[in-house]
Amino acid sequence: MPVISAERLRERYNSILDAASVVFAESGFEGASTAEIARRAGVSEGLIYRYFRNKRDLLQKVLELFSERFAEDREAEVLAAETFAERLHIMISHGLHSLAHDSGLTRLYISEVRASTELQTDKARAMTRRSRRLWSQIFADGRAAGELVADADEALTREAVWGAIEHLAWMHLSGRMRVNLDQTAQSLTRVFATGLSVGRTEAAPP
Amino acid sequence: MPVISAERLRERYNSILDAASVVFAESGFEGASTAEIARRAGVSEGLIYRYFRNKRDLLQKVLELFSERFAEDREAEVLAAETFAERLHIMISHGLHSLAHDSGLTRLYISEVRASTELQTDKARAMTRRSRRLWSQIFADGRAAGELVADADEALTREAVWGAIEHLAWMHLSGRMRVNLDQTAQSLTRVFATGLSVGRTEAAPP
Amino acid sequence: MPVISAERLRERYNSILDAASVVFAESGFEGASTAEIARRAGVSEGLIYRYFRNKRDLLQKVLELFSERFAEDREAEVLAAETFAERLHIMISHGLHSLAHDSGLTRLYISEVRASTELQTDKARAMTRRSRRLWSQIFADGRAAGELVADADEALTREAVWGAIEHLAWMHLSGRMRVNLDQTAQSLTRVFATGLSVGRTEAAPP
Amino acid sequence: MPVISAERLRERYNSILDAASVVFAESGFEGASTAEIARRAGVSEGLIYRYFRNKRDLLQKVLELFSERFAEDREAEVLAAETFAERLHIMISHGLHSLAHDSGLTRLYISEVRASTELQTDKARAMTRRSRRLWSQIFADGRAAGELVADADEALTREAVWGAIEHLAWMHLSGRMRVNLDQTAQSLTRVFATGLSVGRTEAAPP
DNA sequence: AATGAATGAGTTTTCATTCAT
DNA sequence: AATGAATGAAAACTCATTCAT
Repeated sequence: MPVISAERLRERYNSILDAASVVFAESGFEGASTAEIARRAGVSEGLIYRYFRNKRDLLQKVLELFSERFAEDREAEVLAAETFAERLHIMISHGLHSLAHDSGLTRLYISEVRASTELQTDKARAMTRRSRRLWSQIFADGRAAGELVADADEALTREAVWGAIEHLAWMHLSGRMRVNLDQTAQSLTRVFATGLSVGRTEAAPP
Repeated sequence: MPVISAERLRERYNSILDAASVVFAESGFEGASTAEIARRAGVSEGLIYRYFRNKRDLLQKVLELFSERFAEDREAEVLAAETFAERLHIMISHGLHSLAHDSGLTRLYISEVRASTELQTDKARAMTRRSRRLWSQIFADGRAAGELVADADEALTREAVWGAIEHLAWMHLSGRMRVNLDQTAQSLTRVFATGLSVGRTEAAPP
Repeated sequence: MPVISAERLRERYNSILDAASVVFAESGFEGASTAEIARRAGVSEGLIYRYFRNKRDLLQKVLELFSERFAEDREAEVLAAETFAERLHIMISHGLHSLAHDSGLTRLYISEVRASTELQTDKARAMTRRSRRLWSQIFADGRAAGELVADADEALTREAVWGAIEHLAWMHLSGRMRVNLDQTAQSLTRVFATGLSVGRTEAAPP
Repeated sequence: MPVISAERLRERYNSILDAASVVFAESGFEGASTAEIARRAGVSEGLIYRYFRNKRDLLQKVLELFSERFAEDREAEVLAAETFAERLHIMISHGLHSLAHDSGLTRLYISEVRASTELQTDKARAMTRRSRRLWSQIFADGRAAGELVADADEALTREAVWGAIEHLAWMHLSGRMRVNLDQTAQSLTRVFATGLSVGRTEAAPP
């Protein structure tokens, strides 16, 4: 028999999480203070520690949320497309737009997640697994349709594409390069799709 | 009549720089403490401030050294190669090996340099310019030789390649993916080289 | 529902302020350490910074309190007196006693407030203005009553009297001179009152 | 048999003392750094400690020099004057001008000497004694000439005059009051001289 | 005699976390 | 359940002083 309703509990939790998202995005992990997060969430500093183990745990949850939002809906759209190139285009375009959309959290993600392995939570790992499964599907279908060369490397492609997207989004966000997202997605797709489909194909046609 | 020899002075400087490299690499900039750096360098904390203006300056010098080591010698080797694909291969291979070689500093570089623009010193900017010039040369020669499609985008390629390399190196270092560096360099080169050369070519042959 | 009562809050504030008064008085601003102040106040060092913005703010508050105590009640008493000499006597006597009463703070006031202009807060300036207005009143009335010579200089008198008081109080406090405060006030008053009233008078009587 | 000539020794000593004067005057005692003093004196930091026990000793010597310069020559001039009023005028005028002349050291003197008793060196005490003797002479002669009232208090006058001068000089230097030094000296002299001479005189005339 | 590299104690200030209320 | 006052352990940086050269 909880003293406050589950509803209210959820609300509190979310308001802290949201406030933390904003503050972390603005100031980074070290730069953010729990006092500021509490202020923005409209709760006391002490309450944060009833909902989250500590500041680092709060960061983890913020990043998990970010990852989730990132992955959302992508699958259905990807699988609806027919050719390998189209699917790749959706993956790239989606990635670029998602990262570019939430600059603060992308920066946070880049500087914090990469830097430490502690942030690899179960949930984060589950997200990764799901993403990999999607890539596997895309590759399997591509191979079956004869759209890929024999030595197309799934893991390499997956990570290379992600690295390219991430870096380009970062260049865009940091203002160091003017990036037209749609055009960039198209060009990048063309390069990878062509690069992966031209040459010795998987199953030699008779 | 100097109190200690220039030799010994240089030694001290380097021992602090080396210790900082290690500690920064381990804990990141914010996470590293000057006390720890001093301890590892075997000097007093105060001495750090005789050789470096402040902690940030120390970071800067560490990263400059890293960048310098990275850029070293690449040019001559690249320009000695003849085809676009060969040159691209050198760029990629060199990048992968360099980053993979110094795990801690690569992480530091990724999380710190990207995150802030203050670290863009003159020296760093000069390095970037030089690198871009090399890429321009590679593209110009490739175009002249008809090795590139009409719409091959230099900036996009440059950053996409770098992003891919960086991320792959990172996956390798963090142990999250087993990466054979040489093979990866070859595969990645093949994808990009093919992707950039197949399709409408620059100058249509008669 | 406040965590501690307003009473207790006030108490803490005052205990820090009091401790600071003592420590500043003993060692001056630079010589005082926040650690020592915290120790004497029986609180943690961090708590000081919840009640005061920083060390300098603490000094300011200490000096404001001192100034306030100094100015208190003087006006009514002064204006109740009738002759210029009587009023001057009250000003001098009050000043000497006030300064002599709180040795440490007088020293602090002399060495810190005088030395810097940053300590001239709004409150301090208001106090100065009020004091000057009182002097103006005393002079205006004295002139009207024909008690002052034509060239009696208000600003000069005000500052000379203050300088004399301050220095005498200081000699007394530092033990370098044995000063009977009441007798000194009388003598000083006599010198100034006579000096300002004898000679060409303001309005020549018929 | 000294390794360097006494001449050179003296020179070094003075150059350090002069540099310290300037730096202390500019930045106060705590604000001044021995490094800066050494730099300005054109010597190494270590050398300071061969000529002076420590930083505080250096301050002491600087202030002694200041006091000496202050007292210099005054006596002859004072004793050459004939009346009490003239002599008082010289004391006041000399004091005002001297203090106003060297703003930095005056500020240093005010904030440091008053604040601590450690700075009362033998030399400083000797200077005080000499000054007091001069005042005694002035008073004795004034009394003998019937220029002073019976209860004219020597110590009180001496300190009151000094306090007034010091404060006025300070108001002048700090820019908080526009002070015409000559005119101020005259007015102040008139007030004190009149105040001390009018009333019951020492020896009642028949 | 002179140097200046090196020290290390000391400074103010911040802030995640705890716990009495 | 919620508060926010209180803590105390850091942190980066400074500088008078020493001492090997």
